[in-house]
Amino acid sequence: MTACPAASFYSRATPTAARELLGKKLVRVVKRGGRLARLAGKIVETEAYGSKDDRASHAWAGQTRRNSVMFGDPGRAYVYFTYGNHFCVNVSARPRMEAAGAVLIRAVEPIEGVEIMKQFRPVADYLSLASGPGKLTRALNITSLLDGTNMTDPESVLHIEHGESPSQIISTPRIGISRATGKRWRFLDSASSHVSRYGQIKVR
DNA sequence: CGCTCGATATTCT
DNA sequence: GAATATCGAGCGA
Repeated sequence: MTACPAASFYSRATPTAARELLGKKLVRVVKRGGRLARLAGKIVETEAYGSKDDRASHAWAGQTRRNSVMFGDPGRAYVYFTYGNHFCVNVSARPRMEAAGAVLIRAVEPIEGVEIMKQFRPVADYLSLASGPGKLTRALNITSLLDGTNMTDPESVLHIEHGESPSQIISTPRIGISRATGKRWRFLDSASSHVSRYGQIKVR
């Protein structure tokens, strides 16, 4: 078993990939004072996005410059800028080449390099360090420069490594969207502090 | 606590 | 011009 799930892992229906990504590690390698440092977090919350079947997906209306990674090789980073303030990071995934899609990584629990993450995103409480899609990209210094990065390659400065799957998974409707709200394509590790801390899952 | 609102790039209508 | 896969500050209870 290699360090990273291979492209075949992402060549599946996006809700399946989203579910399976829980418990895996999101790894970011940064330069700090001339040295390489590893930042890593356990993925505890994801959302699946499809293609023409999914009105809420960026891929729904077809390919644009922004979403082109969703139409390319599975297992690549799709990073986009939203609300004029935040980046969000996804992994491209889809069951067939003619489809498109991605899995949004919504929250991670810091595992390695916590002190460096705090430099990127100063916050007192480590639980809130990366407990949201905009928060984790800041804590891990993920920007659109990393759009298209191969997440299946352990040499990439941004990649995903194997981890232990959670024993229990919760699914809910997706957050922050107004279309296709009926799909329960948001997945959470029910054991994560992120979930237990907020008790009831708030759904908009 | 919970609610409202500003920030403000990119895409869509 | 409007909406958006968000966050945190500010306010009132």
